[in-house]
Amino acid sequence: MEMRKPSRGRPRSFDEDAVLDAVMRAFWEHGYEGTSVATLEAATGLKAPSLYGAFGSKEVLYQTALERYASEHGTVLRPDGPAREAISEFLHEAADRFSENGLPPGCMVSTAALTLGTAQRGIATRPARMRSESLAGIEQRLQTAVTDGELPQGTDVAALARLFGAVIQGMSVQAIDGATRTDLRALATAAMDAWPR
Amino acid sequence: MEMRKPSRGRPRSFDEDAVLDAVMRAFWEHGYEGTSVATLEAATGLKAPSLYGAFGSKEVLYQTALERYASEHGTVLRPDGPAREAISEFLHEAADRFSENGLPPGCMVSTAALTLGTAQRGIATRPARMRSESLAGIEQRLQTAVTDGELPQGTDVAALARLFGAVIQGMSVQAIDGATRTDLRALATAAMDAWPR
DNA sequence: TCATTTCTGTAGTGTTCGCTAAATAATGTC
DNA sequence: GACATTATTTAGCGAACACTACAGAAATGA
Repeated sequence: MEMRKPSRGRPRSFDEDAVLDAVMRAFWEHGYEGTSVATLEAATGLKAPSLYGAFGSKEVLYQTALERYASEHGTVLRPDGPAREAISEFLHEAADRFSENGLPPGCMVSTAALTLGTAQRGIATRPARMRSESLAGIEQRLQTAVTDGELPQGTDVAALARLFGAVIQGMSVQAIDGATRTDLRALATAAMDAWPR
Repeated sequence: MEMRKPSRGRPRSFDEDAVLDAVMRAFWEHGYEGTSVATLEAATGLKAPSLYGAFGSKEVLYQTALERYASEHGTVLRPDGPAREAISEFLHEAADRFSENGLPPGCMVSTAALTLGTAQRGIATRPARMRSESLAGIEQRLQTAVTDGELPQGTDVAALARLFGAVIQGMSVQAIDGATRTDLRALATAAMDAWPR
């Protein structure tokens, strides 16, 4: 992270962190194309020049908000303990987060930038990479479980990882469609029945 | 369906069905907000007044294209035979369709209009209803399977239906991210292991 | 005090958005 | 051929888009 050393000049009249949080929620709920700069002005209480002075452009504002989402609202796979419990916790925690009160429903990464105009195609690469890395993380965890003997040899870990990733992505869609926390947790529980025996 | 009885006046210079197909593909790939009328002009070869004369507005054009997608590219649950086979075929057919060559990847309904600006929120109601009806269809099929004794009493059919719906929705996301047909079919196969025993 | 630096608000920039009025072209009917 | 009807083309509408030049405001350093 780069340090800012203003000390001179007029100080910021806003808390950059709080502003970024409001921006994140706006993009989370309405997506990149669905969020206009006017929307961001309304959400933050700032005028466009302040936003641009602090962040640069709508695109870097989006990417910054996306990183903030990942670090503050992302669900991570616990690296220790049995893989089965880790995956189960992972799914159930996602169910909780996707239906958390006071936040937009669903996952900002799972359903980010799936359909964009050709002019903004570059926006989608970072969210797509995040999804890809999430999938890779799950697969690696499962592969370790095979190595450790927790999962049988010959388990199709790539397919299983894709399945749990798809469950996350589908839960995000259903959360947006109004599924409750109870609905999503039951979904997660049902998904765990796909664990190999 | 209303009948058109032109017979007078200048005839259409285009095949309405082919134009609607091009429109559907554009919306399918780029979504509602990502597809501008200029995009539709380029995709169809028509000028805006012809599009508006034939269909009315961008919004009804989208809804019409969505209905066309559902009827021509939608996957339906086979109503006869064992529920388990029906669901398995359903998932595998979706895997095939979402990765079909010559068509946009993913499902136009699963990932439609998840994030929109507040001004266009009305666009999302029809796709959301389609997803809801799809979920209800799966659940009813599973409920019948319980009644018939194919599934054990006490099966959480709602959760199981949500799970298979989530698998579809997740496959759509992963297809957009570049998953191959083989990837998706393996995912579908892994999902079927969640079938109660 | 005064100059310098930085931020904020006003008021735009040019571009693209969805959409359409008006003129022209192509058909059927008389 | 004249006329009514419908389709296409040209040209452009007002609004919203992302973004910014500029002037004034608020801080520090000399």
